[in-house]
Amino acid sequence: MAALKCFGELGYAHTSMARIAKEAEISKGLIYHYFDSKEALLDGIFHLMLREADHIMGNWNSKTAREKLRQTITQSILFMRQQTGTMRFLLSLAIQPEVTENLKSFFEVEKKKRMAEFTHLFEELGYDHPEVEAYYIGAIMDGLAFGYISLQDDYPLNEIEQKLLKKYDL
Amino acid sequence: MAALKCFGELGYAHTSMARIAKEAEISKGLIYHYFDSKEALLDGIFHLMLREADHIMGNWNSKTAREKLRQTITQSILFMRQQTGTMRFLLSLAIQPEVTENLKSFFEVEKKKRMAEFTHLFEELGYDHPEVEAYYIGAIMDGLAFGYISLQDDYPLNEIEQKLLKKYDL
Amino acid sequence: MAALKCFGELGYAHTSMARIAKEAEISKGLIYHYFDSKEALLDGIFHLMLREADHIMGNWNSKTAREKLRQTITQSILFMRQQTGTMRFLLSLAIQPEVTENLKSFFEVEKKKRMAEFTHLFEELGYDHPEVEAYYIGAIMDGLAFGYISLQDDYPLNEIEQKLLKKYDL
Amino acid sequence: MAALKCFGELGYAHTSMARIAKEAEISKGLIYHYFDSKEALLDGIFHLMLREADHIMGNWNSKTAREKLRQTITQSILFMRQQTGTMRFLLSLAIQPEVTENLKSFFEVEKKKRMAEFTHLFEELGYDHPEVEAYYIGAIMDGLAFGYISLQDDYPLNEIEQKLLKKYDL
DNA sequence: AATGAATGAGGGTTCATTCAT
DNA sequence: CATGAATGAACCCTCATTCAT
Repeated sequence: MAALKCFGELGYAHTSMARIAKEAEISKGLIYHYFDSKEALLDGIFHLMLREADHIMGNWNSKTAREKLRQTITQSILFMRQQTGTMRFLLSLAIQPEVTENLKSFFEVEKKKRMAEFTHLFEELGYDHPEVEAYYIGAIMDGLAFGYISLQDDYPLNEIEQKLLKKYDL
Repeated sequence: MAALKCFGELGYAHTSMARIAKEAEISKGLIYHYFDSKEALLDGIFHLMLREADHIMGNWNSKTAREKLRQTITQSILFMRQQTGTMRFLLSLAIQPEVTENLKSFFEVEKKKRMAEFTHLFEELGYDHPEVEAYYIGAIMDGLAFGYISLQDDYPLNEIEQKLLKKYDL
Repeated sequence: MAALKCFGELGYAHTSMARIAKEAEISKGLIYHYFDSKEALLDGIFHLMLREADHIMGNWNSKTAREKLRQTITQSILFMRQQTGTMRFLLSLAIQPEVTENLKSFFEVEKKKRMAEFTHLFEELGYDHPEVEAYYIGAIMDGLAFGYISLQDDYPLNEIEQKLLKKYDL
Repeated sequence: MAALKCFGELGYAHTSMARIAKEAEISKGLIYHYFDSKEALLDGIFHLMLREADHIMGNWNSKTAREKLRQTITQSILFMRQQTGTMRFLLSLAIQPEVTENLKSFFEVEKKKRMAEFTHLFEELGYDHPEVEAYYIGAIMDGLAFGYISLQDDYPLNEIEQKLLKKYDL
């Protein structure tokens, strides 16, 4: 559903079902054929995005840890650039208190899964405190997304990407 | 106004004026005596918080750049810990597209001011690319706040704080 | 159509066509193949029930007036017991103002027909004011149904049945 | 609230809040100042009517059982005549399955209270089975209301009233 | 004959905002 | 200053009905 666009642009609370229906060029009622409620629609979109995110990260098999780390960083930054709306949507979902409990736990699970992957990578790369390093780079990536969304073209995304790649010797 | 509490706990959209009035133990009408609209109230709270934030950062005069940097980092992390609700509110405001244009530009200005301060500090400390370094540490601090808000007690805030202080040799 | 069950359990207004279709294990569209509208469906069910009611009263030929009266009373009470849902449906239909004009006149006709039968019976039995007696026993039967539906097992249906049979010397 | 009128004329389900607001010449929103929901409004009206009904029955003190019984019968029939809409509303509420559980139990309680009063009267009057007699006359009164509502002017209300008074020797 | 996706009007409810008191 | 009754627009959702398949 491309009604993700609305949530991304206007925020969940400010997006009416009527607006979504109009954007999707269907009737309000039809949305309720596929989703039980506005919340269910949100859930649906969220899971759609999870699948997409997995897909974007591509095939990790038969790659070295360094390659994986590099790919994660560059792909994530590419995603920020190309899907800024989606990114904003994801971040705001993760923060907003008005979000479903259901969704909240999903976020936690996803976040921890991601941290586990990073930890594993840093273990392979021989870091001393792989878990802390994982949360550290996680924070950087989140903060990067956050800053880029806020300032857009004024944000030195390129320079920081280079700095990151250099820091991790990629 | 301690009606910030409501926004922090429930989110802007989910907080009704009636709720705020009840929490503040005044009438709805009185709020409109001081603020023209819900949006104006949001603006008011925001500026209140800016002043508070300035105050928290304390007196910077007669301190070395290292001390200032250290203070910025530790105070910020302390704030995350003690005012998690407020922090969440600030972050969500910064991200949510449903926010006033008025507020949006304020955020930009504040962010850039903060970046300018960091840049100045890193200049004094003799860094090669002080501006990039400023955005870099800015991203880390934002990402830290983001992660801590999401995972709360599961987040290794202490360890990362130590790592940061060590990294900048503070 | 066993979708009468839905009307009886949930009431006409609270029963959606989708619910009926599901209960009948057919599609919504098919209902509209047989009935022009929800209202027409109601009409259909109503007439179905009239035929059933006639059938339940069985063959009246070659019976004495006393036997007919006795049969009417006992069969009616049996019906209340066995088809409580249907009974409730009928009563609520008869009362609810939201019912079709069409149906309303049907009810009147049926009620008067029934009164005429009773009147005839009481004439045969030699009562002084057979018509008043007819409306009188009609009221009792209606009130009985009403009370039984309201209180169910707490209602002394048996005792009143006995009292009725004794009163009319049956 | 004279929005009882709407419920009485159209039925609960067929009466929209907008209709009620229009009838009462207030805004929809205002209704929600006084009642939490449509259901709460129904409850409110119901209790209002209970109080009125008690009031109509008037002062029972210092009257003989015969007088009380006579008053109950005549007053009830007077009420049917004068407040037909309200009476229909009450009856349909008592029957409709879509009515609140809350209200349902209230009905039961009221019904049983009324039965207890009748029982007590018949005890005083020396009847053999006062409780059965109570339910019996209860059924008659209900059935009377039912029939009168259905047929209105075609219903021999007067004649039955006389018959009742004679039967109980009042 | 049979399906169920699609529609759109309308229902109950919330809430920012106003205004008489 | 202060109140809260009153408004009305907008919101989420339901459902009778239609129609392409």
